[in-house]
Amino acid sequence: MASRNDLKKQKEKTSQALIQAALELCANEGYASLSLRSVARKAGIAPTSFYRHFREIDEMGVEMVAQAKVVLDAFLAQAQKKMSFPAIKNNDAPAKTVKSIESITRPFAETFISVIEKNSQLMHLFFQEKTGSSEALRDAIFDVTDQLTGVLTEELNRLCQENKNNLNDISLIAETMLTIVSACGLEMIVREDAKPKTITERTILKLNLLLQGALIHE
Amino acid sequence: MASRNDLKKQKEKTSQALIQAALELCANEGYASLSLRSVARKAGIAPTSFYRHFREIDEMGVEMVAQAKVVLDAFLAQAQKKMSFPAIKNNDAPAKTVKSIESITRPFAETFISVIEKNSQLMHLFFQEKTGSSEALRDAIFDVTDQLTGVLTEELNRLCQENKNNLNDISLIAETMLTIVSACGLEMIVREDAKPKTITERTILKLNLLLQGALIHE
DNA sequence: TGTACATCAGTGAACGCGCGTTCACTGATGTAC
DNA sequence: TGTACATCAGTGAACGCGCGTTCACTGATGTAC
Repeated sequence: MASRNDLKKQKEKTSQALIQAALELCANEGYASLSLRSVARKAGIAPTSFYRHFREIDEMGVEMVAQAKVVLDAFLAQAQKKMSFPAIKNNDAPAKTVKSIESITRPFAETFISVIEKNSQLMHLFFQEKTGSSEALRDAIFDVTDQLTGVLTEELNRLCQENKNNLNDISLIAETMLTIVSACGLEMIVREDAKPKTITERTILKLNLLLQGALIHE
Repeated sequence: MASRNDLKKQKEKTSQALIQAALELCANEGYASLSLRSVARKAGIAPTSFYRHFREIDEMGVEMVAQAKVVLDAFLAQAQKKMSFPAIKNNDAPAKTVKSIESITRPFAETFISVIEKNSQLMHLFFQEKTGSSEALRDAIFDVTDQLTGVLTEELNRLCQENKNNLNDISLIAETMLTIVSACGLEMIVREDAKPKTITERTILKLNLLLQGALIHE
């Protein structure tokens, strides 16, 4: 017995099929080359039916960004569970300092890379179209990026306070951490010869340098 | 009296007009939305004449990347003239260390931002299409990026040796420096509300953190 | 319970448009003799 | 010097195609009475 709710769910399912079709096309042709007809065709509906779900392609694009936001929020939540920042003393050996810093950077990078691998199409769209040609998408992506940077900044602050470590310019660090991992993530998606393991380790090294540079020795 | 040379120059002029037209269209619509006809129209020639210069759009794209390489090589050459790395002693005050590091990062970032401002369309193309949908362009851009990273790595090595400073992971640093400035550059191009001065200073701070982290105190 | 009406996701025909590509052509210039 | 031929950047007509969008329609389901 179908109800109004069932109908809504059916419509939602078709919308999601459109988005999934769009993601697969994006992976090959890029967002800018999407056409309403190709998306509808891939999703198995008539071109005109597209309008029952979105007024135009960009409206679907913005919805895709919203779904990327969900994935990225989950990424940060998952990373937060694993990150720690053991107390660093002024006379600690460099190796010990690095180890403490890597308690942040390794979970951060590894969680991120794993999220990239599981959601490569969505993440590619997100980080690629940040500077793409659709203003609507750019704006949506910048908003989400700002929020992510904010959350990461808070988390870094919390980690510092927890064990009385000190870092300089925390919001700048958060921004740069995201820049570094997204650059590495994009490289991994786009280069078919990329080895995830190598890229992950190189990413961690880069993040380590950044945090070491920000560490204030009292 | 026209010569064979004059003819070649005339052809070259038209090719450059096509590229210029393509860059202007890219700035609005993005590389993926370029069409042979729109480029020819903007350049003021018949659509069919396009084929006298390039076999397809991507062949022109690759030529555009080659021109970006010229600009970026010039950028590094210019930055090299201005960068220095005064000797850092183990017991130097942090402020003095930062000042020495900033003798690298400030000329580097300021030169880069100035190049971005003067060649925004070419640089946008270069850094945007690094992960774009055309494999030909991606490959060309990755080649150039690798070369740039190599040159910057050598230069950092030279700067270190000059005054007996020590940096860890120099090639990783070179790579990350380029990641950071290109991310900032793209943001500057794409955000109409961006203030070049603010972005430059933030970029320098980010680069400083990175180099501080790589500095080996003996 | 039955009947009349409302809602709404999905459809198929039709439109005008810009696209990439082909083709045979033009006309300016250079080259051979 | 003059003449015949070669080269080649640029042209305009024509093609078939996929595009976004409109429109009136269908048919399944929910709602009112």
